[in-house]
Amino acid sequence: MREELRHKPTNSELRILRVLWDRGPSTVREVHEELGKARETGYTTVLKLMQIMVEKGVLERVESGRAHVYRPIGAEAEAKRDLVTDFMSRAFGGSAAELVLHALASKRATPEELAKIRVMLDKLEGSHE
Amino acid sequence: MREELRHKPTNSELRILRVLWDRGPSTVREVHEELGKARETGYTTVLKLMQIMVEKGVLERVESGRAHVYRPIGAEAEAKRDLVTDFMSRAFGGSAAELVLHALASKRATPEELAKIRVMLDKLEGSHE
DNA sequence: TCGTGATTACGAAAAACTTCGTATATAATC
DNA sequence: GATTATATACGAAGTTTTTCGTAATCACGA
Repeated sequence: MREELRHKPTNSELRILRVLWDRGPSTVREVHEELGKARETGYTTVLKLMQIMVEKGVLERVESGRAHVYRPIGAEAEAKRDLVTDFMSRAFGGSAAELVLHALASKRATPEELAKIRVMLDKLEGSHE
Repeated sequence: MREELRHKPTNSELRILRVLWDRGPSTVREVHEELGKARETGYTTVLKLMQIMVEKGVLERVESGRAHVYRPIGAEAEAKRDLVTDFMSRAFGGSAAELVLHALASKRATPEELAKIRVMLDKLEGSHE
């Protein structure tokens, strides 16, 4: 039973986390480049954010050659679970069904996605009997 | 095909919206009382937020007797859909399946909830063939 | 009418988050 | 070893969000 107080990432932090989750451990320059595709941000802005995230214990940093390499400390799945828990509670009073309802309404989910979701459901319902 | 720029509520605004969605049109005092159950907030803080929300076009206000009555301008379902769309894109790159995966992992959904979700799925898959 | 309690109006401070300029350090190249 | 390119460190300003104190307003009962 886990108990630690976990950090809730801000929007900017989440952007950075997603890059690190996708690319694996990366330098500031790499993250900056990746972010630049979607959004103009100064290099030192990204650097500063990542430094703050280290202070907060969200990222850890390894000195590797001249540039530092950063990576998330916690597990991706757990962080995402926390994000959903928080969002589900803030927007839907904690109702998973309502969240899923609006998720399916919000985006024309592809048949493949629907199939995946059905598989998950089957597993969960199986474990309930 | 709708086109308007919609407002993305801040955390505080969302708290207030949820009270109005649950209770229907309410006065500041009523909202303040309701919020107080979960979280200590000054009365004028809530008032100010609701006034700002009126300025932004999120709420409308009807003068009814000495206290004003407020209510959300947009439809609840649409606002929630927007919230999910935004969250899904920020946290999961827009993948509904991933969102649902973590939603089901994040909370032991009850069999009733799972059943509801399955019904939704059936409807959506039906509409795809 | 006066006072009292409840409400709204307004302004501004406080807090949280984001951005970036400038200084400094380091290493590779010439 | 000087120059240049690339990084990090640090501080501070800018922006958005949240909070609340104080004043003005209004209705009602004494």
